Formats: sequence, C-alpha cells, structure tokens
Amino acid sequence: MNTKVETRKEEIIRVAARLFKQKGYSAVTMRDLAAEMGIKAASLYNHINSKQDILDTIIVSLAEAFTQGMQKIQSSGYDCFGKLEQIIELHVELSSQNIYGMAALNNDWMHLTKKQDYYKQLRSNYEEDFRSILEEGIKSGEIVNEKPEVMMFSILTTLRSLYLWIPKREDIDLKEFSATLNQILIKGISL
Amino acid sequence: MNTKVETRKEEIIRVAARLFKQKGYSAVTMRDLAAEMGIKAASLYNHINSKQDILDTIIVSLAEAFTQGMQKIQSSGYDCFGKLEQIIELHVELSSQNIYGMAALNNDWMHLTKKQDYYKQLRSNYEEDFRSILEEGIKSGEIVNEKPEVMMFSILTTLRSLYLWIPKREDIDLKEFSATLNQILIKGISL
DNA sequence: TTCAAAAACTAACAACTGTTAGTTTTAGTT
DNA sequence: AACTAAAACTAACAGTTGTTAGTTTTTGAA
Repeated sequence: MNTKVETRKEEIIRVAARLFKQKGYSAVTMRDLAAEMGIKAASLYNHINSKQDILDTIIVSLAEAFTQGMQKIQSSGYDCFGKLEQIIELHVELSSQNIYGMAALNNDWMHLTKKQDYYKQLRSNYEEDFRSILEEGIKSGEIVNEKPEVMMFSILTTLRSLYLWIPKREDIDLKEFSATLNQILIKGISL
Repeated sequence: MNTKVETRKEEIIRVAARLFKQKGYSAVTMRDLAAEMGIKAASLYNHINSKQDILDTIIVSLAEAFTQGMQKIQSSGYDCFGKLEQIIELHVELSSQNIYGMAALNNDWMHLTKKQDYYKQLRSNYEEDFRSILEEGIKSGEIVNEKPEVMMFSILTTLRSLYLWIPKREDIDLKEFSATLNQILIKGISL
C-alpha cells in the first residue's frame, strides 16, 4: 500500500499552483494563499521556507519530469514517428496530471531566481533532444525536409499549451486525445 | 505624408508593453516603467491615468485589430483554406508588429478589470468565427471530418504563440514564414 | 522676450508586501 | 493525565506599491 497521504506542505504547494495559474506568481500574495488554506499568512511559514521556494518546487519538479520522460524516449529505439508519438503522450500525461503546475512552468519561470539557470538548461536540453528527433526523421525520409525549426515551434507550442485546453473538456479520454493530436500534428487537417 | 510622430503617451505605453512581456503586468511597477523612461514615477501621470489604463489600451487595441481582421476575412468570399491562409497571415502580421502587446494579450488579460468582459467577448467571437470556418471546410470536404475542436486548438495555439518565436529569428521573411506555417498547419510534417 | 502649455520634479499618503519572533492551541502518544 | 510535536495564532517589521498634490523646469509659439 503506497497510498501516500498528502502532507500539509504538499497541500500548500498544490493550492499555490492553482492560484499561480489564475493570476500569475507575482499577483498572488502570501495572504491570498493563506486565505485559500483557511489560515493566516504567518502560519504558512511553519511548512514552507518562502514564496520563492514554492515556485522553485513547482517548476523544477515538473521540468525534471519532462527531462526524465525525454531521456526514456530517446533511448527507446523507436523511429522518429514513434518517438514523436511518445512525446505527445508524455505531454498529455504530465499536463493532465499537473494542470496548475504547467501554467507556472510556462508563464512564471522568469520569476525563478537561484533555479532559473538550471531550469533554462533543462528546457534547452529538452528542445535539443526534440530537434534531433526531427532531424533523424528528415534524414530517414519520414519527415518532409523543410524548415524543421518551424515544425518544432508549431508542435512544441501546441504541446506546451495543453494545460489551457485539457481542463475545458470534461471526461476526456486521454489515450484517444493523444491519438487525435498525433494525427493532426503529423498529418495536418486536410484531406 | 502621414508619418505620425509618437506622442509621449504612446511611448510610455510602448515601453510598458515591453516590460510587461519581460515580467508580466503585476511584476512591473510604475517606478520600473518610469526608470525605463528616464523620469520619476509621478511624472508618468501627466500622460496616463493609471497602470490599469495602460494595460486596457494595449490589450483592447490589439483584440480589436484581430476582430477587424477576422471580419474582413469572413466576408472575403474565399474558401476554407483561403480563409485559413488569411488568418495565418493576419496573426503573423499583427504578432510581428506587436511582439510585446501580444505577450500582454496572451498572459495578462486576467488583470483587466472594467474591460475584461469586453475582451472576453471579442475573444469568444473570434473563436466562434474560426470554428465556423473549419466547419465550412468539413462540410465542403476540404478538411478531414474529425475532432474540429482539437484542430482549432492546435492551430490557434500555435498562432497565439508567434510572439514568442518571431523575435528569435532575425531577418525573417514574413511572407515566406506565413507560407511555411500554412503548409505545416494544413498538411502536417509527414511525407 | 513674454507667456502658456507640456512635462518634469519633490514629498508624501495609505495600503499592501514577504517575512520574523514569540505565543497559544490542537492532536496524538505514552 | 501528562507530555510533545505540529500547526495555528497575534503583533509587528521594513520595504514597496499606485497614486495625489503642489511646485518647478522645459519648450515652442506669439
């Protein structure tokens, strides 16, 4: 039985992420967060070190999850389209499980201080891995040989915005959704 | 010769938009903005009414430009793909000309107060027009009849993120870029 | 050169910010 | 019942926030 009970600290971080999605990190005050938890602002500091630490935790843990997922995919031995399919599934899974965290990752990373360089390194590595998968596909003839940078921008941008879209759909079948997304991103929308 | 000289107010709004892109509306103080203008914070109020007014102006003017562009496209008589091509060109043009404003439009609209309902109405109308264009294409058989909601999400998300990507490319040919984007969004990336 | 408008300045305000120190309450274990 | 650790509280801090009021400087036309 590993049904881990959420600690008070984890609860604070989860609620904070929800507020960060609504208004952004800077606009959320510790008093806002405390009110949402039903306590006073000073009480938060029995559990967390600082507002900054909350943001660090949210963003770094998610960025590392993406890094780990990408490493697994890179060493999977699939071909280009197989890897792309897995990347899409990775984004759908992590985004649907961390709707609020993804908002912070996308919109509030510039408010990181000590961890900002680390975050940027992870993101940069991730994009480089993505790019190399596309180039592999171009070399093998799976992918049309034109403007891989634009392809990458288009696909990655869509995947990064999933957190905005998934919550709007109720009772969404994530496997089916991944497949649809794969179809649209790879084959387009024309007949 | 209609080479309109930029007023001081317009300059403040332009500089504010740049700062809003860097840190978001909430994290930019009037003293930040004043320092960037080379004056004291109180002096800003000789030109603008409030911080809120700056955000209103940036977002509403851009949202109305998109609305106007969409109306022109809707009444153009082109077929579905023709309209989509024009929508892509509209986004490339407005995004490249308003890089900073697009950031505020995408990330800071929730900090609108009086104008928030109006902005949401414009956005909602825009999305409805977009949706009707896709459905027209499905009816006429131009577009594959599957999950138009996901197609719309994917395309619109990419177009809304152009402001993040365009500044990274130097000496980009916008016409050529629109064409590439059109190709990728309509036909996908596979051979 | 005079004069008015535009645009800057200084000083200050009340409210809000993240955070700390020290104290009291709550809840579970012996 | 007594004790302990977790978790809440009150009070306060020093700094920052958007904004106002009143004053001085800059600018360009008459």
